Amino acid sequence: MASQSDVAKLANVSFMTVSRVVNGDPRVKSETRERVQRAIEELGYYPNSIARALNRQRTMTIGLILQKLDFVLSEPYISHLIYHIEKALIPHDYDMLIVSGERRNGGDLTLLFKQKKVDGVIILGSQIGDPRLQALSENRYPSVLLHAHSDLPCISCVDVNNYSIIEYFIDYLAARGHRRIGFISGDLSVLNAYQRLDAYEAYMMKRGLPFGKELVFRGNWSSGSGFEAFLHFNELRPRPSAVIASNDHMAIGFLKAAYEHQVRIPEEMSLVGIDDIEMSAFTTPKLTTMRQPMQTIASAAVETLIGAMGGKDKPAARIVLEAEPVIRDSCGFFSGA
Amino acid sequence: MASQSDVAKLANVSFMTVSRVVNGDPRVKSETRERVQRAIEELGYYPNSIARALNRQRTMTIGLILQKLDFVLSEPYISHLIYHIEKALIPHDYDMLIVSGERRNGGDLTLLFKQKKVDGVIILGSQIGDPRLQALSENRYPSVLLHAHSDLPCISCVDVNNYSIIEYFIDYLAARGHRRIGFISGDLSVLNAYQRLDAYEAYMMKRGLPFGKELVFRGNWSSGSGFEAFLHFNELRPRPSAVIASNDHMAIGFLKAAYEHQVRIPEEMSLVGIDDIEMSAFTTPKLTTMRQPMQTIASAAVETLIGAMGGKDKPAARIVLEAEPVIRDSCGFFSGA
DNA sequence: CTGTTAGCGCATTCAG
DNA sequence: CTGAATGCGCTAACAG
Repeated sequence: MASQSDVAKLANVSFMTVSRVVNGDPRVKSETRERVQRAIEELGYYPNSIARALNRQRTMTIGLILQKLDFVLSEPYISHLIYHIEKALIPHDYDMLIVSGERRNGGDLTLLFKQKKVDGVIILGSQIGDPRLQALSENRYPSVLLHAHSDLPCISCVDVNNYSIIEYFIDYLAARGHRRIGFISGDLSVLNAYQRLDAYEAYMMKRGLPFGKELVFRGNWSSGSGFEAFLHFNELRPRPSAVIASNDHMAIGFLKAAYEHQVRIPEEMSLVGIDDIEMSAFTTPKLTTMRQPMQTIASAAVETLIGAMGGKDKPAARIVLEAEPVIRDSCGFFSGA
Repeated sequence: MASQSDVAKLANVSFMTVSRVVNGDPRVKSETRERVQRAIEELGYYPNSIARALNRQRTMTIGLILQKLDFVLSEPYISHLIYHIEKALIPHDYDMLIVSGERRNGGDLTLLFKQKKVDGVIILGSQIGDPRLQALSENRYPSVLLHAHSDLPCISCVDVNNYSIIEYFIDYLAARGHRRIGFISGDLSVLNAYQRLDAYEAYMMKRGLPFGKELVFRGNWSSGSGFEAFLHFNELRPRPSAVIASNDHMAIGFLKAAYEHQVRIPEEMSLVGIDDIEMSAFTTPKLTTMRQPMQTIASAAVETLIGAMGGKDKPAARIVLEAEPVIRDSCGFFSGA
C-alpha cells in the first residue's frame, strides 16, 4: 500500500534515500537511515517486488517445470525433492513457480521467460530429445535439467549416476549367486529411465550374464506396473531369480503381486528398488534400495541455476552425484533352480 | 526482448494500438489488427507480465502455502492435490507460487501480498488457531484454507466432511460386531487431524461404544507413527478389535507392524485408513479407506479464490465436501474375544 | 478507429 | 552524503 514516496514524505527525505536504505546502500548517514527505518516501520512499507523486477529486469523467481505433473508428483521422492529445492532457494531470496510442462501455453518453455515470469528454470522429468530444450538453449535462458541429461551447450544438468547404481546392484546380486536378473524400467520416454535400462543391458553383457528381451519389463514408475511386472516374470521359464526395479514404487507393486501368488521374497526371488522412499522401510520384506542424495541434488541444482542466472556466460555444468545403497531384507542367495 | 513500441514501429502504428490488439480490444480495424499481428509474430513479441502487473495491480499468480512443507509433501495425497490445483488454475491464466509457510520471512503470510508477489493464497495444512491468519483476514487478502477451517470473516475454507467419514467407519465397523475401536490421530496441531479425533470421540460416545484415552494413539501422519500405533494397541488388554487410522500412510505402517507381530489383518484385527492413496490398493491386505474428492476439492478452492480476488467483497465461503468409502479387504467381523 | 499523456513503484545515472 | 531526472513496459483515460 505505502510506497517509497510515502515513506520519503514522512521521513522528510527524497524517495531516493528511501530506496538506498531499503537496498542497504552504505553511504547514507546513519541518523537519516534510522529516521527512514522508523518511517518504514510506521507505514508498514514493503518494497514492491513487481516494480523492482520491472526496473532490475530480474523477477527473483524461478520456474520448476514438471513434465508429467500428475505422475511425477505421485512419487514421494519427487515431492521431497521439491521440498529441498524450495529450501535451497530461500537463502538466495528466490521464489518458485510450479508449472506443468505440458499443458501450459502449448508447452512452450521459453514463454515463461518471454513473459518475464521467471529468471531461470529447473526441469524435472524431461523427455528424451525434447525439442523444446533447444529453444531454451538457443536463447540462453538459464536452465537446469534434474535427473536428466542433455548435450545442448547452454543447458546444465544434475543427475545421479544411474550407471553406478545399476552396476552396484548387478554386482551385489551376482555375488549372491544370481544370474538371471530381470529388470523393470520406468517410463522410457524419460531419460532417467532410459539410462537405467541402458546401464542394465550394458553391464549384464559386460559381466557375461544372460540377458534378453524377456528379462526386461517396461513399467511406468507406478505400483501398478510393478505388479504387472511380477506377473510377467512369474511366467518365464526359467524364472529370473532376482529383479531390479527402477524405483521403489514399482518394487512395492511387485512385492504385492509376489505375495498374492505365494512367491516368497527373498527366499524364492530377490528384489531391489531405487529411491529409498519412506514406505520402503515398511514393506514386507523391507526393501533393499538405493538412497538418492536428495538434498545434495537439490542444492546442486539451485546453485547451478543461481550461477547461470548470475550473468556471465559460464559453460553449462554437468553434475553427477552418487547414490548410496541401503541394504535391507529383500535379497537372498540364489537357491538353485 | 521486443516491446510494444518495437512492434508498433514495425507495423506503423502507435504502441497503443499494439496494446489494444494484444488485449483483444474490438475497436481496431481488422486490417490494422492483422498488420500488428504479423509484426508481433515476426518479432516474437510477448507481453511483459511484470509491466502489466505493475500497471494493473494484479500479478496473475497465487501462492500455495504449505505449512509443513517437508511433511506435507511426503503425502502422496497432497502431491496429487497440488496437481489438481495447478490444473484448475490454467483456464484462469493464473500461475502458482509454492512457498513453505514456516521459514519464509519469519512466517508472515501477508508479506507475499505486501510485496505484490501474489493476488491470493491457498493454505494447506494450516495449524489450529494460527495467529497469522488473523492478519490475512484483517487486510482482506483473498485467502482460502484447504483441509482446515476458520471462523475469520474474510477467510474461505474448503474441507472434506471429517465427521461423516469417521461416523461412516464407526457404523461400518460396529455393524461388523466391533465395539472396541482404536483411533490413530494425525498431527493434532493440524485442524484436520483434530476434527477427525473429535468426530471419533463424539460419535463413539453417542453410539454408546467404549472409549477412553488408551484407545487413542497420537500419530503424526507418517508410516512410522502408524507402526508405533500398532505396538501400542497390541499391548492393550482387551485389545481393540478394529482401528481407524487418520490417513492411509499410517495405516500402512500399522499393517507392517501387525505383520511383524503375526497379528493377522483382517482376521484378528480390522483396519481402515483415509485418503485412498495409490499404494493402498497394493498392501496386503488391500486397505479399506475413504476416497477424497480431490479434483472437486481443488477446483472448489480455486474457484473460491478466483471469486474472492474478483474484487467485490463476497462473504467468505465455507465449502464442505463428502468423501466416498472404498471397501477393500482390511476389515472383518468381530470374532469374539 | 487511433494517438497522446500520464503514471504504476522502483533503481540507475548523474548532479550537487 | 543526498536529490532530480529518466525510463523499465505497459494500460487507463481522455482526445482527436
